[in-house]
Amino acid sequence: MRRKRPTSSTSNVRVECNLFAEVEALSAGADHSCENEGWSNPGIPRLYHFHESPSMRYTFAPTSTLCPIDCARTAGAETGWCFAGSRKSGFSVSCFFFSTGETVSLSSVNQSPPAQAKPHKKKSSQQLLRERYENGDPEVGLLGEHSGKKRQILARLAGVQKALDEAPNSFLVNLEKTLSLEYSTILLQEQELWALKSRVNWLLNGDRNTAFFHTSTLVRRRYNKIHQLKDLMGNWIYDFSELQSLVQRTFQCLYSTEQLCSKLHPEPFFQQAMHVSEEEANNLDSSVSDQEIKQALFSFKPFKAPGPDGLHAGWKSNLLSLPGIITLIQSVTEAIPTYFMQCMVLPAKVCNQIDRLNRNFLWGTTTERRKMHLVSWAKCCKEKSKGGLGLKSTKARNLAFLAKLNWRVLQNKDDLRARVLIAKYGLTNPSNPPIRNRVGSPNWAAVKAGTETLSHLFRDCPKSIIFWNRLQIPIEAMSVGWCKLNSDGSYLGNPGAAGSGGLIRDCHGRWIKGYSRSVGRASSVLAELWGVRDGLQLAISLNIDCLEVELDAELLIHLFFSPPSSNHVYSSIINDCRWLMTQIPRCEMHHAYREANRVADALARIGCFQSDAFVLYDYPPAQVDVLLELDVSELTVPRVVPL
DNA sequence: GCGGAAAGTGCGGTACTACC
DNA sequence: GGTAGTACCGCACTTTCCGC
Repeated sequence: MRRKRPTSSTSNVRVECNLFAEVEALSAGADHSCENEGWSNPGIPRLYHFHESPSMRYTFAPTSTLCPIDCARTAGAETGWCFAGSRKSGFSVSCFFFSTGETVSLSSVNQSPPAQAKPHKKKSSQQLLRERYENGDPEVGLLGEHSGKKRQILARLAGVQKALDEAPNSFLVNLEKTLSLEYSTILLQEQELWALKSRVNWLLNGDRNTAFFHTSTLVRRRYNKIHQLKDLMGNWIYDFSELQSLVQRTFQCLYSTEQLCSKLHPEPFFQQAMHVSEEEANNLDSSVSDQEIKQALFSFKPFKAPGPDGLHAGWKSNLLSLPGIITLIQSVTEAIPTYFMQCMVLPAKVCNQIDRLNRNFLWGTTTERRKMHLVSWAKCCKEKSKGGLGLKSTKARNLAFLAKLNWRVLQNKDDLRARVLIAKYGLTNPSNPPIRNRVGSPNWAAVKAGTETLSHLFRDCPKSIIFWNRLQIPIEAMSVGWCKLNSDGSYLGNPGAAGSGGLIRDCHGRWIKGYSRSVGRASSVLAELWGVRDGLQLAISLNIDCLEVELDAELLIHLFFSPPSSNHVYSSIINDCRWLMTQIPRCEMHHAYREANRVADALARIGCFQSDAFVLYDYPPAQVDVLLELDVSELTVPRVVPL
């Protein structure tokens, strides 16, 4: 790369980065042009908008109003960067940086006058750019001149829309979309340009706000420009040359001295040097304490060192939204002690300190400044559906984990941990206290704490009492004159040895008749159907006019109320049951929970093991006697729900 | 100044440990 | 096994702080 020496009158090299990247070089002197710096190499003109180079944009944004523009990037040619300052309608190139490390200031570069053009009439770079752009070369980007291009796009858009009104077609529609997209891109580029120039924090003003950025830039430039200075005598200096000399004199006085004498015999070095005290010397080889590490960490300024994500701690603490703070609490301070919570009882002091950290972070309280906590921590720890924030109290989480640990020990007594604890401390079951009431290991203390939580959860808590009461299955009373048929099927394997059974009771719950049948090897559905059929036949033989049939199999209810189908594998017995129901004047069929149908279930289980095909009971058998009395005496039955 | 919440303080009780 | 010391905990009350 050739580099020309600057001459005295070469300060007006300007590159108007308008639509055609017109280069205007108005300098006199030796033969020099941008072409000589590599611009005229084949395929050179590739101009990038500055925003296509984020690294350069961020590199230069905080320190310069100049925009880096990749002016030449070709294989085998030097990569050049020019920095363009704002002009009335474009950019003004100030200097070039090349990959070879050289820097060329265009203010000091000669440009050959047109009269001294080279004899081979080589095309200038701007001519090459213009030709390639006009030929639609996508490699040729545009620099600056957003306003000119905006006007052009808007004019084209107006023309296209006018044509669409007169004669719409698909080409115009697509063209309008393309132009609209291009216009949006220009707006974005313009906004980024002025955001870059205005040096304001675009993270805080990230909206499309070109006018604001533009105004900020102009105001800042006007504010930073020095128009006048006051000299040592207090006189204001306005002239530019006088200002230059004043600044020069000031700095000369600042970094020079008129004192010519100096001390010939300075103090010995050891007297001037700083001394290390004996205590400091002893501490030099001591290990770093946790307190020192904490002090060093907490001494970081909030906006000093950004984290791995590029954001400062101060930004997070000040600008995080409430959901962000909550998420951070849940993912950090609530998650860290989870492991210890699962195997030991955290001291109340530790729990309180963790909660204090969380609520202070939530409301913004720091060591330097206390902030008001608008809502109590207890309310914050409520569920979101109940008006809380969904946060969790550390103590409550600890107890919940320990209850889980206790439950595992009780359920998996063959587990090594359970066997060790039971052998050492004599744990029998959750309702009985341990044989040896001793403190024991931390693990044992955790199990004990979990026992208390389980007892509270499943027995003592008022909410748990309500919960269990809701699970009570009421034995519904029957209307006067109605009889109830409870039928059920039982099987030993599906299919396997199956049996069915049932009973008929009057409106007071008193026993009328019962039955059980050995169905043989059958499925559970077939056993259930046999039970219903036998019950209906028994009711007809007893001349019962009002019968309520209760089954605990919802599938059978669905089969009975489905449209008749001859293709179903159980269609014959289902149709038989339907016909039997028609023989009873008033017959209804309902679903009942298994707990409310336990007497029929017991009779069906008898049917699985009996040798006779069908057994009719005038009196309740001994196996169901107790269950029958419970049904008569109690109004509710606890329901077994798998957890 | 008021209201609300956290933090601090004091007291009593309990559980555990070390020691004799 | 008894005793002293210590740590922990819960409770009640007061103080502090902050926004309005």
